[in-house]
Amino acid sequence: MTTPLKPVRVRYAPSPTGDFHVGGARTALFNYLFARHHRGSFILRIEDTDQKRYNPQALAWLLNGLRYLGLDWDEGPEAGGDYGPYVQTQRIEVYRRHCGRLLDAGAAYRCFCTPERLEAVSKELQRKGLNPGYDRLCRNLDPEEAARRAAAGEPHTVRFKLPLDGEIAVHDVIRGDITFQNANLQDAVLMKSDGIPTYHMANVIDDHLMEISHILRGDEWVNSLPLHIHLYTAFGWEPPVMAHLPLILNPTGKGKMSKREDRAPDGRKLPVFVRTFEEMGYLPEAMINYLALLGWSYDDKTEIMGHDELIERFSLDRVNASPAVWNYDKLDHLNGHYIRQLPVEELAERLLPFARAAGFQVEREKMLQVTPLIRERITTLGDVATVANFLFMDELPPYDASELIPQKGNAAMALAALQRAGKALDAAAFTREALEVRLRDEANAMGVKAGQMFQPIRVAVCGRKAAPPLFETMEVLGRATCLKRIGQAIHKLAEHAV
RNA sequence: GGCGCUAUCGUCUAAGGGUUAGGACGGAGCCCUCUCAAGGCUCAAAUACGGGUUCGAAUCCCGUUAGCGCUACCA
Repeated sequence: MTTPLKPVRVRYAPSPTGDFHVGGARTALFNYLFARHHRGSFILRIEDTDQKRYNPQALAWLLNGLRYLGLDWDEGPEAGGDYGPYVQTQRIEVYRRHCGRLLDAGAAYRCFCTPERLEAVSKELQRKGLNPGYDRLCRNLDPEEAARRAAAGEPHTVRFKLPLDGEIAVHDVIRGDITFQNANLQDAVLMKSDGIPTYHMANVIDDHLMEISHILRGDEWVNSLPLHIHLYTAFGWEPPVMAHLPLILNPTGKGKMSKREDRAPDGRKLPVFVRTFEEMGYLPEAMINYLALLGWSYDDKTEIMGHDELIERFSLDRVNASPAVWNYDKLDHLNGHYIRQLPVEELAERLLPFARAAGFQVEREKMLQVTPLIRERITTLGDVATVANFLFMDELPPYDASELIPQKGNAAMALAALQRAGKALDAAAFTREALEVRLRDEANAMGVKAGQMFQPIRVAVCGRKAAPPLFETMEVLGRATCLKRIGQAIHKLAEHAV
């Protein structure tokens, strides 16, 4: 267990290029849990230095996603903080100043190579069977001459002057020591020709200036580690503690969890964006529980953990190094679990907007009655639209008359059952208990098993074979609706027989 | 190709030298039961391969293989 001496300050630093992805959510969650566990700060920083891929909707998607998941940030957009601004395009001057320091110290150099030349060089190197990359042509330019050309307005980038030999050992709390040969490193671009820094430089400068104590980020960054460490060194800074989180892999192709939404072979939607999960009716408690289990575990059996328990129990030394494959079934299981755990009143409240979004005009009172019937039968809140539709509609969707006939029965039997039920319903008190007693009696009188008799009634009333318990359902539907639907079923059956 | 990371049931994982290799999802079966669920019980299912080190290896070391990641004036 590492108990850091410095105050814990961690950040989630996404690039606003697209929708908020579950991989990003997992990274954000681990940072959040780590910060809260150590009573530190969770900072949100927007790394928008890529103007080409910038998406104006991305920030809203991100912020909404974080709020939905319950991951509140202490500093960042809309929260403020003493280390702002927290949006990198508002910090350009800071980067230019620091870049100047590197230039002055001879740790960086101006590069006047055109993109065309860069591409040609890389191709040529590749053709020779060498590593593609930059040939460091401008590295040996006279700095004063280069400065003059730059002052004259000649387009250029600023590149980092990396050591040409030797090796660098870096430490990662999850992976241990990793050594890289400096000869394999590239003189990375720090400042683009438009005067905007690249990720590498902006990221390092901000993490230092914002006094970030631990960097928890995705595994795709390990190869940037030596570059970043060299940068910290060049600035004379102490790097934060590094932790590279295991990647989340696609359930199918085993690649990095796709940025695009996919469909399963059966056509089922396979969401990858936080927003989609929210829209489908996944509970935030299920999402964070599931996400926490992707690359981290508490012990050999505990899996169900709420927000506070996760904070209490989270620790970096129980984070895995190996990648994790996304499992929709397990998420569904957890979501079902959390749905069933909700008190009926609260579940009803959460269900309401989903039913209405599906086009059903449902009153709160009605939803309160329906909720206990579907609680065990939905895995997402959105399922209310399909599982409870017949409880909200006036007219049943069309179904096949053959559905009314039980396996071991025939049309005549089904018809008789429905006719008896119709009469019985007229007489009986309309409570679940009374209905059950009355209809069981009818089954007896008919000389058929209760289940045999119930199926035609169920299909008549619900429009399908798989449905919530019959008597509760009838009670919620009410006498008039039940009688009407049974009448319609009798007609259907009569036509079917003809 | 180069570099890096990773390797326990199909999947998520536990076991940081000595366990009948444990749990969860999914699967199968049984129970409950008016259907469907939910729930309960049971079963099948794993240490990638080869070498070391050790009395003893899933665990430590080396190699092989495989998978993934990175290889941009993207992050």
